[in-house]
Amino acid sequence: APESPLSSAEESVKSQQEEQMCRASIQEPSETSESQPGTPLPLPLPGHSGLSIQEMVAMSPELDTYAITKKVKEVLTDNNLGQRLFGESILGLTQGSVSDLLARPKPWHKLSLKGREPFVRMQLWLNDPRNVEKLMDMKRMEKKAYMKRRHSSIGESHSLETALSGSDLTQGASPQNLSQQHQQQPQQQQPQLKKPRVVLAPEEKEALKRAYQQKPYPSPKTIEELASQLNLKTSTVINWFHNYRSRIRRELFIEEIQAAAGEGGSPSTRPGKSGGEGDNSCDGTESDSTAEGRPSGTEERKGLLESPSLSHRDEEGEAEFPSASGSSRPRGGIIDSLFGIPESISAATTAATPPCRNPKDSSLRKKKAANLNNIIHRLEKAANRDEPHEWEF
DNA sequence: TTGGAGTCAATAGG
DNA sequence: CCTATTGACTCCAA
Repeated sequence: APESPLSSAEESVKSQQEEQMCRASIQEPSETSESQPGTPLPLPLPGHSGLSIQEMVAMSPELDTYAITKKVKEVLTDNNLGQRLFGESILGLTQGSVSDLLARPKPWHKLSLKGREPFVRMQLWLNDPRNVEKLMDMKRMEKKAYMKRRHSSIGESHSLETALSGSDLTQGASPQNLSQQHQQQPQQQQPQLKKPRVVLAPEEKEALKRAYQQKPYPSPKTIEELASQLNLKTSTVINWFHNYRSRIRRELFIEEIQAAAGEGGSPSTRPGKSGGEGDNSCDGTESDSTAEGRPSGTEERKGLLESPSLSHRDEEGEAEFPSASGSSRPRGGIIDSLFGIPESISAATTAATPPCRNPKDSSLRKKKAANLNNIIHRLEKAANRDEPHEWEF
C-alpha cells in the first residue's frame, strides 16, 4: 500500500523549549553558529523522528500542492475550522497568507524550499489522524481564554492570557520601524503614526496595468513619471510592479496546474474560478484579450490533453533564452524524479480526492507574453540599453 | 541594486 | 467571527 510519502511515524513529541526569536528587530546580521534557522512552530508536527521540517522538506518527494490545498480546504470547512487557527497553529502563517496559499497554490516544482514548507506541513497535518480533533481543542482553548479575558477585564487592556498548552507560536508582531521617513511634519500624534496603508483607486490600478502592458519592467525613469503622473510615491509604484508581476506569474502557474493533470474525475467541487478574473485589462502585451472563441481555423496545437499519467510534468513555460547552445536543456528533471512516488493524499479523514479538471486552457497566450516580456527585459539588461520598448512583435 | 519569493497585516466584504 | 485582497517589507541571489 503506497501510503503518502510523508506519513508520520507516531512518536512522543519532544518539543524543544520554545525559543522566542524576535527576528527583524535588532541585532547584527551575522550571528554565531547556525542555531537552526527557522522552526518557528513550537509544535510543527507530532511524531516523526526528530527531523526538522526543513529536513523533511528537503527530503520530500514531489507533492501535489493542488490536491493538498483542496483537501485542506475541505477538511477545514467541513469542521468549521478557520484559516486563522489553522494557519497560526499548523503552518505558522497568518490568515491572509493561508487564504492565498489555499486559493492559489503554486506547483511544487516552482516552489522554493521555503515555499514548500507550508505544503509539507499541510500534508503532515492531513496524515495526522487526529488533526481535526487537535485543532478543535485549540479552538476551544482559545475561546475559553477569550471569555475569561473579557470577563475579568471588562474595562481594560492588559491581561496576558493565552499561552495555551505552552504553545504560542506567534511570530509576527515585530515593531519594526525606524525607517526614518522624514515627512512634512517632524512629529505629529504621539501615540502612533501608523502609515495609513495606501489604497490605490481603480483608475490608478488601471493606469498601472496599462503601463505594465507597455513595460512590465519599467525603468526608474518611467517609474518616476508614473509616480508623478498618478501622484503616488515612487516606492508605491515600484511595489505595485513587483507585486503585479509576481501575481501575474502566479496565475500562470495556476493555470499550468489546472491545464496539466487532465482527467475527468467528475469532481463534485470544481476549482471554479480562473476564467476572467476581475480585471479584463491585463493580459499579454498587445492584441487579443478575452474572448476565447477561436472559431477554429488557426488552431495552434496546444497541449491538448496528454499523458493520462498522473504527475504534471513538463513546465515548458520557463522563461528561457534562445541560448547560444543549441542543445538547450536536457529537460528531464533528474532531481525531482528521484522519488517517483506520485504522491497521494492518503488523507486522514474521508478519502477520495479526485483532482478536478478544467479543459479550458485560457491563457497560454498570457504565459507566452510573460515569457516574452521576461526575455526581452533580460536581453535589454544584458545589452545595457535603457528605454528600449518599442520592440513590437 | 534589482527582481523574485514569501509573508505580513490592514482592510473590505460576508 | 471569517475569508479574500493587496501594498509593503524581509531575505536572498545574481
